[in-house]
Amino acid sequence: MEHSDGDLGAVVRAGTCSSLSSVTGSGSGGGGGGGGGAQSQLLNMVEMESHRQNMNKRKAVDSGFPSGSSSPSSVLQCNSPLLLSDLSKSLTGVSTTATTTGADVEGSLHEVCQLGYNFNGSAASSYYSSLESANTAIDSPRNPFYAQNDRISEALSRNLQQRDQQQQQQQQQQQQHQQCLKKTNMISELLSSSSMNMNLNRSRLRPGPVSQSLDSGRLSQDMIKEDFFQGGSSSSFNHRSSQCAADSSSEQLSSSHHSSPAREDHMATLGPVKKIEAACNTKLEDSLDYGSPGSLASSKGPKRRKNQQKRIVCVPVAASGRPTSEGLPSDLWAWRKYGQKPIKGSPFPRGYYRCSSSKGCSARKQVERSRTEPSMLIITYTAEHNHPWPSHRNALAGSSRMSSLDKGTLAQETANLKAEAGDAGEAGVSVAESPVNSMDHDTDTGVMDEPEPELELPEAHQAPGSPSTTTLELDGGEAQGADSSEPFTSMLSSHQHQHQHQRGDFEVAHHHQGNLHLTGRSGMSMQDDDFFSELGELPESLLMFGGRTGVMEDRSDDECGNLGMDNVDPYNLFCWSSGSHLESSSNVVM
DNA sequence: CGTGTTTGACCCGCGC
DNA sequence: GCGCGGGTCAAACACG
Ligand SMILES: [Zn+2]
Repeated sequence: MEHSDGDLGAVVRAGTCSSLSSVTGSGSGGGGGGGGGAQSQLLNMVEMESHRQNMNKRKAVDSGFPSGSSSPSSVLQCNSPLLLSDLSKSLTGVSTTATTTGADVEGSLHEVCQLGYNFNGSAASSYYSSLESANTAIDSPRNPFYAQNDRISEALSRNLQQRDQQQQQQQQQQQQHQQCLKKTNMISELLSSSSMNMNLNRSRLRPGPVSQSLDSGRLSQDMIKEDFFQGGSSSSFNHRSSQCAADSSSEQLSSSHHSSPAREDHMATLGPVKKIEAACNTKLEDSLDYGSPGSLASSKGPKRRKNQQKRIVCVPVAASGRPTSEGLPSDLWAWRKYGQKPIKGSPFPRGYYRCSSSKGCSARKQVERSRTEPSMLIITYTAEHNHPWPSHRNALAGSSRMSSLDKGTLAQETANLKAEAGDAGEAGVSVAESPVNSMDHDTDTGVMDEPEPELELPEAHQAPGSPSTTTLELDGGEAQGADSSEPFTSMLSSHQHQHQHQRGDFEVAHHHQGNLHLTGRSGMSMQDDDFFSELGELPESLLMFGGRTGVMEDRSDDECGNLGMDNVDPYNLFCWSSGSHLESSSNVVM
């Protein structure tokens, strides 16, 4: 009865903003994945060449003998059947083994001669003479033939070696590609969460001390970018995580509030697998299971349902007064809503989304408001994408629910996608190394709302204009999660000087996208405005957490639960297996 | 027409 | 076995 995900034809595109009730993430895209085509082609060529040379070799052997009876086998056939069979066999061996090396031919021939000498019969001499003639017949073309044969053998061995090497390389690259897919997925989510975090950061920024926060934010952004593009140590992706029981339900949430400007870069640099891969944590590779397309639907395992690997993320909901706003970016993935259900114990319904980028993709997510923090969205990701990024965004259709802004962004993005389409798989290296360029033409879709299970959200939660208590500090939380094995601060210091450079790039890059209007941040520079404008969210518009107002306390994030940490890996993308963020991490996915 | 959302029905796992 | 709750399906609908 159940059917696979394949039946869904939906594809998404960029940010869909939906009405009150629903929201969809956007998919941004980048390059489709194809890899390996060139390689297989090359391999085929090699194989064909080998084959061709083999054929030539055989030809040379066959033609090496003078036509007619001069052929060894034909000569021998005229005589003793007994010995002949042996001789014939040996000679046949000669001709066949000749395809390998001239030396073999010679050896086989010598064998034949020995047989002839040992034959005690009246026909011995004739046999011998016949063998001699055969031998001479073979000898005559011998030099050129052997020489050629040697060359061929050499070439063949080389080809074989090359083929082996290429096969190995191909395997490696396939593995890398797989890993790249994983990382890409993670990156996209991380980046999207980062954008959301940027919004949060904006919300708490204020003249004066603000700049510091901003800087720290930038630094961390740069760090991520750097790590991605320069293959930072895996440890750099360890994140501070915090467990928090935001709800009475004891859900473990991971907060995200880290921003990264590199999202577009990543989109554009899907190809450079190695770079991204290098930056990934091995832990992740071990724990993540990507190649499980359809693990959910196709293998409708009843058991699967509960054992599904999940990742829970807590993000703030944007926008008071405009539920639909283009405030928070969701993932870069395209999600299609397939269901919504009221959840017992929660006034808010839960929305169910599935990936619409790929028919075979089993990635899903559930979005619901936190019971205790209506301004927070709890997003639960299930299964992983089995594809890179949406290779193309079909259709703006159904975009009716998008805001006009998003639509515009989308169109632009689509165009950009076309531009960079195709080479995502391979040629991306240069792009990766020059983030600025890629940013230049890549308009981020980033601004879309997280699907927001509608309704019932009491207006009380929305406090337009009031200071947000959300304190998502990038550097926040000294001593937070137990798993902050690698000190964020150390990372900072080690990369600091580089950040300065990239920071500049980042800012410049974002000027191109700053079509969103920003409001009142007196202390900020134009650059800062543009910087944040990408996110399109106003600080003032953020919802209040728990209805608190007017408390600009950084520490409040601690109170908010998991809000204040996890700077580097807000979505816990790099520590999938870490129990801290998993509700049911019974690694399933098969 | 293609795409996405809405929504009631259905399926499944689990606890009793 | 039954009921509950959560997750999914799929028809109907909306939209450009
Ligand atoms: Zn997907």
